[in-house]
Amino acid sequence: MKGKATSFDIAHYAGVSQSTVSRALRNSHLVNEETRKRVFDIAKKLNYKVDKNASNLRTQQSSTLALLLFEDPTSDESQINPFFLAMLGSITRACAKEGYDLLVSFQSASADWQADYEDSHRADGIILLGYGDYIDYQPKFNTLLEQNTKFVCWGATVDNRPDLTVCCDNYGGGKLAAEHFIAHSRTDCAFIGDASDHSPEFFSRFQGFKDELLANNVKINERKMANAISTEESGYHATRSLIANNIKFNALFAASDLIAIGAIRALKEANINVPKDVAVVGFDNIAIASYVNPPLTTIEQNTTVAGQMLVENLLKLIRGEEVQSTLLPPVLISRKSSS
Amino acid sequence: MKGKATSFDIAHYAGVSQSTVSRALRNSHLVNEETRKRVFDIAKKLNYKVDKNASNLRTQQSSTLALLLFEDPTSDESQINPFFLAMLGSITRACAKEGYDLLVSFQSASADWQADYEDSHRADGIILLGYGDYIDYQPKFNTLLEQNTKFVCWGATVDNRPDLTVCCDNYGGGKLAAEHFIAHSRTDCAFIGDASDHSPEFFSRFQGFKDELLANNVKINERKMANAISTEESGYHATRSLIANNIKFNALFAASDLIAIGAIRALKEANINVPKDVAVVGFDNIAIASYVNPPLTTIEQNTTVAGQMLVENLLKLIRGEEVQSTLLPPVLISRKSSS
DNA sequence: TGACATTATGACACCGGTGTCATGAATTTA
DNA sequence: TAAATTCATGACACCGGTGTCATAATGTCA
Repeated sequence: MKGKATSFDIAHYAGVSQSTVSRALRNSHLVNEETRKRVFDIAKKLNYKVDKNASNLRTQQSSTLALLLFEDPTSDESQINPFFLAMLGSITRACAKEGYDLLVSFQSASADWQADYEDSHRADGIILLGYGDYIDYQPKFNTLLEQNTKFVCWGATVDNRPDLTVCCDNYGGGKLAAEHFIAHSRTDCAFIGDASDHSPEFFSRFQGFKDELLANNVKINERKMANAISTEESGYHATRSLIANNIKFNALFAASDLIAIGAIRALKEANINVPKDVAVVGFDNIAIASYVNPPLTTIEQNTTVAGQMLVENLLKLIRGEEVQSTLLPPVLISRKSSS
Repeated sequence: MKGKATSFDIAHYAGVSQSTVSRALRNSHLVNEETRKRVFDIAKKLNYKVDKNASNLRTQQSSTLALLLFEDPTSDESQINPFFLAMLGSITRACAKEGYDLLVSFQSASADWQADYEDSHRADGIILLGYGDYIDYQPKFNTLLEQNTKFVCWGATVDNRPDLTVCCDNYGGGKLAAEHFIAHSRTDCAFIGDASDHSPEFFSRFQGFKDELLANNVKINERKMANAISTEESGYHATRSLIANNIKFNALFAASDLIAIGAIRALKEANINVPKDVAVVGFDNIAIASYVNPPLTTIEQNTTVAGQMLVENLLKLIRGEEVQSTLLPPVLISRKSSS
């Protein structure tokens, strides 16, 4: 047999029409049990597989989701934030469980990205996954909404459509970090991340942190804050600049684990002991966190659940069902870096 | 406009036939420049995107590659080996660069997996990525070969088809580790991994290690070897069992970084100092390696190049071009764990 | 000016399935 | 026994593009 077998080949061998083959293979009740069996056997023997292109074309759906991963444009090209990799893993699994395939694509956040997987019928819906600078995306979101493209996103909020967002309760996570410091009597706090609203996730984490401190009559000094994007390098340099300016603190909340790891490196270099002199808490609980020295206390985002929720919500949107806005509860994982 | 625009819609607005639209959009030289421009403008205005299903169906190709990731069935469900995640990242990038989409799918290595992406015309070719137990795959490989499915794989060798494999020079990598120990006068060596031929990559690493030691008149004692799969847990337990049996050594070569990290944990627990009492060398150079305590000396596999080679070779196969077997050179990254 | 090449376009079959409608046989009901 | 119902199947249009062939208009050359 040259080329791949088609349903016509099966029809020929089974002595029935192609229509019947198609029905039989999809277990239609309109097909005689005996015929069905015969068709299945032949299909197996010919190693027949339904042509997805033909099938999708006719049914106008694809059983495929697309994942667009936005990277911090400034981060090292060859490295991907491990948090996203973990998300990617859980999203892949969730898709598989639901019988959907997953198309993965990396996009530079700054580039003129186009989510045309759905337009070109490659995918039934899109998952947007990114960390920073979502603020620039709103026009894109509007385009997607106008075209009635089904999508969900991680972290970013879409104007008037909270249901399209799945994210960790960043505000609550920030509060957890503050509570933790208060409980350990570390009230001279520094924050490294981005407290502007360019990065809504980091912003919320800072807000929660600040508010919980205030609720305990602790005020965070603006001079003890430094900007950083979510890389080890960035965390390192931000912390160094604090140290260089002779800023003192005994607790440091980093907006992400990578930042925290960079911060610890800077502190060590300056002979500042962690946790004795400075307690450090990160955010994400990436795999590395438990292996660094000292092991990093952090606010966990459950990537397994997050991936599932993204997929589940997207499928609901595709099916036209109602979706609730989804906030995942953060959990503090206490390790050596803060006690 | 309800629903998505088709080429007929454009044809209608442009006052030409659908054939001409199709040609214009694909920049056929058979179309008048003015017509082409008009068609493009209208397409843009209608946010038209070629329906990939229709296009793929007609042309019988998909501009898509599929990646099958095989996990060690025994490893923790929620965690993916960071080395594979890094590979996934680089493969994604390489695909994007070549204008191909990437379908990602996780498979349990033990399961009765079927690489039917290609059969169902979802993908033009398949990349197989796994770590262990490839030995069971040979029958599957044969099936793929029989069906003339285009595929390449990482690490595993396919009988009589060396061109289908891309992998690191594991044997050479093993030699590097041995050289390193010899140079530091650590000749009482242990090995943790799988020295059987079930795991061809680990096996080669061990062979290179052993041979280079022999070339320096050092013999490795079989009692100083323990089996482990590529997880931290497994490395930890294997090392513990060596220690429990009171086996002494001053150098340890682990078949992967995760194993090495587990080994270091076990050594620390037993109050054995790394690197003073035991020098440790791993394999892979995963991101975590530089953050553990002490930072891990390891044999780097360049995942960026590896991903590119896998994609490039697969595309060559698809285009019917000749492909050479590809061995990537390993590099020793020296850190604190071994000096 | 007639023969021929070039250019731009339309008509139409085709890719391989899915869904609808028509049809004939077997079975049940009146 | 005729009419109604159920069951199993075939014929056929259709999804939205692509590629081939035919055709008409224009330009070129002897």
